[in-house]
Amino acid sequence: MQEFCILNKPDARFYMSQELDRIDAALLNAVQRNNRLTSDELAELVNLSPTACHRRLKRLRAEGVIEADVSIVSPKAVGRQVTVIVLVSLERERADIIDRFKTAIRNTREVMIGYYVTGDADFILVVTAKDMEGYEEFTRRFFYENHDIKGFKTMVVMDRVKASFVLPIDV
Amino acid sequence: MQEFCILNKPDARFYMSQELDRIDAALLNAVQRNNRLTSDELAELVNLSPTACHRRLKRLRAEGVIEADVSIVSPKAVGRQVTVIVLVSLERERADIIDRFKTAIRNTREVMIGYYVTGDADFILVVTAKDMEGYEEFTRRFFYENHDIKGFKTMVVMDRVKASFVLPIDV
DNA sequence: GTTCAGGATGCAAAATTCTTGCATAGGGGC
DNA sequence: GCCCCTATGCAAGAATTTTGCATCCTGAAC
Repeated sequence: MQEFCILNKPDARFYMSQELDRIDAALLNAVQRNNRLTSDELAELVNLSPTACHRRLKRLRAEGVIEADVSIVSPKAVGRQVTVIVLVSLERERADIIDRFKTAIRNTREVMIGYYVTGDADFILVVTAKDMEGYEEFTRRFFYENHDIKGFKTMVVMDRVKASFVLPIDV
Repeated sequence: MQEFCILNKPDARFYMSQELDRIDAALLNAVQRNNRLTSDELAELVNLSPTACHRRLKRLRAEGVIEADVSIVSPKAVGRQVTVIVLVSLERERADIIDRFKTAIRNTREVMIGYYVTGDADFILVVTAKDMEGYEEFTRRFFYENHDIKGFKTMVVMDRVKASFVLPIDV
């Protein structure tokens, strides 16, 4: 475990210093699937009092282990019929260009997910649109008018087989 | 609008038949960012009573517009230091092979997101692992031992620039 | 235009859940 | 062994959710 800390970036150590025990793990596992469970329900799950559960979750939120609490909205239900994956390549891998594109990702509502990656592309985006026309309009605005971008490839999502942020939590 | 419904799958019509108004949209926009807001807070946001807000959210959950309520856990905080994007190509695009792989995606904890797509690959996966060794072990188990898979490409995520399921909701 | 039915709303009360204060127990360090 | 710190449970108070009821508004039918 100590060796593990040495091999990783210093900021990773921040997280590992807050030890999660089995009860934290069970709570996280529960709320990452359903965060509307009451403290009573969680208490039964982990064999603590409701108060202790509440306090642990409070701590986990304060420490940033729980980053957010959100409702997941159905894209189709709000008219976003089209989800696409876009592989983006930049003209040059310069820090200012990369940072500029990161900012563009964060400021663009249609981009739901954006990862900066190694490999075949520089960035991977998950973009939603009303329809393919909407997506085309988006590409014009977001890609063609941005001279930092060398190219991009689109893959249309036909089935959201599994769409969640649920992580395996082992302690 | 009627033409739009004809051009889409029948099940899409289910959603469009439940009209969202501006207040629904504002509520959805608020809870998709923070679903721990109280009815009082939401009421101020949309100028209804707390009870009306509560009832609308109850309706939106019952109708499946809100698909889930979850806590987002920090991958690094729970020891998942590595996130990778994997493009997967299958040997053949036969329905039984595709369905088999979809099931595998759903049954595999390391796979956080899995989309069935057109284009350069058949599936795109977002996979988390403890470290690169963990990912390698996963590839052996999940890809090399699966004869349905022709190949896969890995891209390592260096920065989660934007990781959410927040959608633009326009009414 | 009128009427009626259904749905949405707000208010108030009841029920439930969350939050806080206090006492206690357990574990670790010296 | 002692002391300190942290986590826990219980009980009470505060906050929030849920429910029942009355009212209003809108749309459809005549």
